[in-house]
Amino acid sequence: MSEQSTQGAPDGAGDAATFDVKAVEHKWLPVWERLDPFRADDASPKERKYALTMFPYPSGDLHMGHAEVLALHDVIARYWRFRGFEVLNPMGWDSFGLPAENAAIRNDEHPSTYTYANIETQAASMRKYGLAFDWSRRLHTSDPEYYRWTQWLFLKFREQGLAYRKNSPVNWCPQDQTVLANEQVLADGTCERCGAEVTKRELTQWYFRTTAYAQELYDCLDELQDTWIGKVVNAQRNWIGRSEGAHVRFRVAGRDEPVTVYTTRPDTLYGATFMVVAADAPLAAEIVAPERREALAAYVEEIRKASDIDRLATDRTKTGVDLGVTATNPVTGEQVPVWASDYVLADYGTGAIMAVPAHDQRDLDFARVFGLPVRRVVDTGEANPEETYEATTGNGTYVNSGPLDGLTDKAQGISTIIARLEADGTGEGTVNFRLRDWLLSRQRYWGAPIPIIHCPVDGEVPVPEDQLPVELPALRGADLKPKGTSPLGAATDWVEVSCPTCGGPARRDSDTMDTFVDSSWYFLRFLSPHDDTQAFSSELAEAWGPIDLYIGGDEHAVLHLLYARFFTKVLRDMGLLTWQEPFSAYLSQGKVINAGRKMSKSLGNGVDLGKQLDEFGVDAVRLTLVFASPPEDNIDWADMSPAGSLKFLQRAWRLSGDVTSPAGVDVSGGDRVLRSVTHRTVRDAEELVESHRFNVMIARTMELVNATRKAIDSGCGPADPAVREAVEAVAILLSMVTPYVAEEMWERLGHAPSVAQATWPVVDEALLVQDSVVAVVQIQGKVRARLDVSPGISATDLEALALADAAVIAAIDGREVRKVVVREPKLVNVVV
RNA sequence: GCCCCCGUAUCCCAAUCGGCAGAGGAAGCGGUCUUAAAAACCGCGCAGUGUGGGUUCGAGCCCCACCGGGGGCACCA
Repeated sequence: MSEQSTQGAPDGAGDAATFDVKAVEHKWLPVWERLDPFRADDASPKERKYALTMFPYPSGDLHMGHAEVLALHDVIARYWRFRGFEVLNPMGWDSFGLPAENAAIRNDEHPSTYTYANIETQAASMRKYGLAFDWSRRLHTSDPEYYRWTQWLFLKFREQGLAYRKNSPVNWCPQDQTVLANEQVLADGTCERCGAEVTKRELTQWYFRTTAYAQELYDCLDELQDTWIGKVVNAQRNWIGRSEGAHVRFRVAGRDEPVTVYTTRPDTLYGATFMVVAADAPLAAEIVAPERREALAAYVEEIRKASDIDRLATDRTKTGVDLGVTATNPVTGEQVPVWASDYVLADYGTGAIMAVPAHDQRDLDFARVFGLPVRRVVDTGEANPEETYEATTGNGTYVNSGPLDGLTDKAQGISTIIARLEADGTGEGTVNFRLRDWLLSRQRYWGAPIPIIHCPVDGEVPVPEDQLPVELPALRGADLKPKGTSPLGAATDWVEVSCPTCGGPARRDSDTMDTFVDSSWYFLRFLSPHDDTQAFSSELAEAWGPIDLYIGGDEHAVLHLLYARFFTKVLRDMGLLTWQEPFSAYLSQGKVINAGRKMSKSLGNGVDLGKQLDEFGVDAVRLTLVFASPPEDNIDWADMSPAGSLKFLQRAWRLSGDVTSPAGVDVSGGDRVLRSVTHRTVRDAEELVESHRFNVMIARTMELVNATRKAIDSGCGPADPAVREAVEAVAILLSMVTPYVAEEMWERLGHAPSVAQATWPVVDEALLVQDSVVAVVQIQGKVRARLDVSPGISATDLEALALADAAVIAAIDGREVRKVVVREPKLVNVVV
């Protein structure tokens, strides 16, 4: 399109038919920078809104996905400003992370070279993209001024007992040579970042105690149900995995402490014919009979070798080993054998289960392999599991179950048994979660160092706060090569320090923090990004927060969004925040795909944002992305028409040259029909933006453009003040999506820049009232007549009018009228 | 296996409370302009809402079952 635009028109006006996309972009950027209309005033007396979109990782330049989320986000930020709010709308970079480190190794340089070069590239692209950010609040998580406070927060969490170290089997990515959090391992057992098959290693690592907040993180999802997109709430529910059940204690011969199992079916306790403990849990080694110790060790060795992929195959034959001890079923008093197997997970529940083979398929499969007894205690009317090898899990009549015999209600069975266990002191009802603690250490360089010093005398010693930040040592290139331990460990001068407590020789913790730690609190740092006295201001958080609308991608449905929620709750309990939740509303944007497939280098179907911008201009690309579909749907670029968007923008722009009435003209006497359309459009736009239906808002704006065109060419004519009113409304509505064209229109309409500072049109309710409306008359639900009636018509008048209509009488055709449903003023339905 | 979401015209998508299935766009077709084409402008709506039941005066919308697509969880006891 650019080759068709008029060259040599530096004012951006072009000829009479089209405006010059490129010239307009060059013309307005410096003006906007001078006016800087989007700076947020902390002292403003206005009501406030905090608009936030997920800050990017600086990998190369912006791509189509960024372009979409930024365009969507800009609509709401600009809208709130128009509606009189003081808007906080900051942007920054999530700039620690692996790609920079890998690039540094490749190019023998420091990760900051890649990182900060990309940040500048992206910042320049965002500038050109015309976004309503307050750039004075820009931050980068890799700046020492930022990660100083990330480290400070880590120390505070540790003081609360919410950051701790433990030895445990952890997820290990052999490609990235670092451990991963549970959330970073995909369902198929591969690394979320690089796709390599994740293995297990036994390591001592730092964790955040997210499980301490599992219940609250789960419960608060109810409050987010209506303002967060449903699938994300659902994903978090599934991830936290709340379940209700009971702890039941089994006495084990020769051991003082009973073994506690977790079960969701305590009502089947009478059918528990054996027990299984996780083979790799310490408990197994503890209770195993001496003569079975070797067998257990061999089994554990065997399962260690199996990959997660193998372990996840659910149709695999069960394996296990008899521990040679028995446990006492607390209700039957029976002695049942105790086995160890890898089908019981060490880190879920108590790492031990009671096996009820008749009513649990996994237990039944195990019982079959090892010839263990099956006892049915719920008769569901289905065939006996002992014969069919199909466990029955439904409701039924309890049998062989002592006090439960004859009961038919599962809930009652469960509560009866729990009451009995509690009375006996052998168990109690409990709630269990699937959520694990958050593994936060990483054996990589480009992250915030963990501010702990390990002293042979004093143990873990926190770095004194006045010594923060613990800055990264200057390593580059080959020094950073992953070797399974942190590259920081090899920086001798950096690692070897004296203990802050005793002064003796000690070593710094050489791991860095997961970059999700950095992004778990950045929305708080935006409140005062240059404050060097505190991480964030509680007063400003109170004034601005929580975030009114957060927009981002589904890939963070359980990662970042869950971690940020956890941080918020911890900070609240520390008295630093009053927020219950960080994000009052959350909207996820779909992906931009191409020709039905995800864009990727290997498919060669990538769409380059820069090329699209060059060809169609910023406005047309933004318009295309916002107009394409509801925000959360995927956009297939192959189905889109940026050329069509540009065509529309030219049409809209042309209107601004046709207006002949002067700026500030009294519009009250203008053409009523057009004025009604304008005011109706503005009112609809308000509702549509507030409900995030931006695509429909644009459709309405297109309608207004069409109506205005018609009014100029074959209606009231260009001089009518209603035309000016309509075109000004178009400019203001469009400025939320296509700021360059809107600014150009605003100037041509005789106004000083910027349109962003224009006053939102005040809707005249009187113009929304229509003189007459069309009422439809249905016979048996089929439309038979249309009547022009007053909007205020009464039900009786409308019914009388309808029944007197000739077409209606003909349609009734003499049949008996049994009922007339009237919904004035729009509808009458006659039942015959 | 369990839990969510979505199926409307050739395509992308609209349709506040259950009330005329079509707002907007793309593509297509016809026309004006043009030597011609493109652009621009004007005009044209073709499906009865995935399928089958049900509720209702009336269902795209509510209920049930199924089919198709997408997502989350999953040896989680």
